[in-house]
Amino acid sequence: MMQSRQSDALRAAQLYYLQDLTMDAIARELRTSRSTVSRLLSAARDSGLVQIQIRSPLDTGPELEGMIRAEYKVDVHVVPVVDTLNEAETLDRVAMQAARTIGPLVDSNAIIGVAWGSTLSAVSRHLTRKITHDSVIVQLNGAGNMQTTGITYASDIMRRFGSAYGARVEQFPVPAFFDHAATKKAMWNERSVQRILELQARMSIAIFGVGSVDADYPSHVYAGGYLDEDDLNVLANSDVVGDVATVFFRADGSSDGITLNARSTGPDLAQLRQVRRRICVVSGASKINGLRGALAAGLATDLILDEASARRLVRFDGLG
Amino acid sequence: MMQSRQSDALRAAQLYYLQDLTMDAIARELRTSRSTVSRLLSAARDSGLVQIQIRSPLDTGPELEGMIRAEYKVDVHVVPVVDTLNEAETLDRVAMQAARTIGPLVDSNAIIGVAWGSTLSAVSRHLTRKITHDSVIVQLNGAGNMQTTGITYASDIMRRFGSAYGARVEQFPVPAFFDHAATKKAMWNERSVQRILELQARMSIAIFGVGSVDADYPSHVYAGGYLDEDDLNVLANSDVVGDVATVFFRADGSSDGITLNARSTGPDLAQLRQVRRRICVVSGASKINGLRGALAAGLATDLILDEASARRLVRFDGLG
DNA sequence: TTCCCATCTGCACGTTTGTGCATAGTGCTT
DNA sequence: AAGCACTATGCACAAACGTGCAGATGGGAA
Repeated sequence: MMQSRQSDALRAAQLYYLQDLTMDAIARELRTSRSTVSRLLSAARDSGLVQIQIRSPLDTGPELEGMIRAEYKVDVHVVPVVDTLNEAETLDRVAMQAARTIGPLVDSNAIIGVAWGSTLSAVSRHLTRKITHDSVIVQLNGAGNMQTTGITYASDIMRRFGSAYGARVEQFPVPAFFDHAATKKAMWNERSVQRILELQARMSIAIFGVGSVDADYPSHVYAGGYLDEDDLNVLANSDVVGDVATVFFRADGSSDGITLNARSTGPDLAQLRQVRRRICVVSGASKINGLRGALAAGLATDLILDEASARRLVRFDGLG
Repeated sequence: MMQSRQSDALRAAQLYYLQDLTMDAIARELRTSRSTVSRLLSAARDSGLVQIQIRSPLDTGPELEGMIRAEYKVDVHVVPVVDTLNEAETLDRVAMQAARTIGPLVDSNAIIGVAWGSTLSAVSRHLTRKITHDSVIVQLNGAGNMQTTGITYASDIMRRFGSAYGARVEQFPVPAFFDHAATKKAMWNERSVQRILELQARMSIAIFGVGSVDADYPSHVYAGGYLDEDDLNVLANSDVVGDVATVFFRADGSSDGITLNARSTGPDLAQLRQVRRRICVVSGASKINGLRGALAAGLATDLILDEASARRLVRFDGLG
């Protein structure tokens, strides 16, 4: 009997979305009450049975998207926001739309790399369910730091992704940054770590935000006790503009010779670029410099960002 | 300024479907009235900007779909209908759901073969718009007969497909059946005809119904004056069970030695089977024998049919 | 300029939909 | 068999939505 609920939901969804019946009519057809139908439909929606997708007409699309798409060769989704919204509300909206945009891209047998940070945390809260088979969520970079193991925060994000897509979750239990490059080297030879690295090498989708060194509200990485005073000084005095998954880069997208990267735990940029679908989510105009670097480095195939950032991205285009 | 309507619609759609705002809130954001937003959204829906799709969970799906899928190796969509509906209402529902199921499958650069008949006519009336580039709609078989040229009826169907998908329409201006096989042979060497045949050979999608010889309400082909008395007698006394696009076949799916086929204008079965996606739409339980033959012949990759027919299809499975 | 036609807009109303709450059902434990 | 915890259901109300209509708006043609 419990079984029939799922199939009722399917039936209701067909009648409602594909045949334009009213809930009332559907209720009579299923011999139940209208309110039950309402609930069946919302269950159908957030169990991923019903997929709603918006395909912006690539040609006639809003000029903003067109310009960014042309300039950086990424598939861009600009999230409309009003400027009365504060930082947190904007993030929430971007995250919601990002989550729903990602949904349709996820498929069975996918290996999905997920970074962590405030952006990804927000996205993870808005994921819509979609049942897949044999998918894996793999953590892109370590989360431990000097104060905590960072486990709960990062693993909450991972867990949400896992349960939304019915996927196995593979955590990456190392610190965000090693204190000594040698330790990283040693760990990278451990078989437990190699298992994760191999998964990462086979990723079909990667999802990440960007950190920007000069952001008004600095990213977790710069503020959360992951780096010590010396490291921060080195960063401030170099020409590094931002990071993706703890790996730093300059405005022109280059990353060679940045010593800190020898201690960070995310996939190096060349490896990241191998991933077929690389989704970058950005909210907040102060991340603009980091974002420019990431785009210059060709790290993203898909970019989801708020309207204000999109404007800044095209406006001051030449400058740093 | 006219331009802004399209982009308002996109924006409204994002806010409504991806961010769950109410129309009221969207109206304030766009500085317009709620009713305008309601209209923008419905414009967005039926211009194909918003795509709603239902993915039945292949495993846990209703047993009926599962059984058919397993038995005939087709991707099946059972359209739920109540048994109080009459033939015409059922057709309408099946057609609406078929139209919306087809939508997401159509892509740019597609060559779409379309048959004609009461089923396809109904489907064509319910198509939802979707803008594609360089797609072509090509007519699968001729439509002329003894009384009329059949042009308007068939071409209305074609035109609707064309305008729904923004595609070029290629008609096939020959009779449904030639009187003499020799005439067909001659025509098939004409360059104007060969142009169509070449398009058909490159189809990426074919959409058709089935005719069933013993249907209660006979298909157009059997009733519309396309065949003469003698032809119908021959059919009745042979073991032919039905046709797809004027090409006849037997219950086991074979079609060799059916002389009428030398005079019919649709693609032969072997050629049809080359098409990547072959969508068969069936409404009305009396077409069941024709449908069995078509499935036995492996003509469809996707089957959309009403629930009652689906039941009959699995129930009496062994019999003819 | 003036007029006209076609389209867009907001209002008001009726319809459709979401949801808190009390109740009924279901399965599991003791 | 009774009790319990949990979930599903229907009702009633409030919120959200669609649409006919009348007035506004805009872009030609005379």
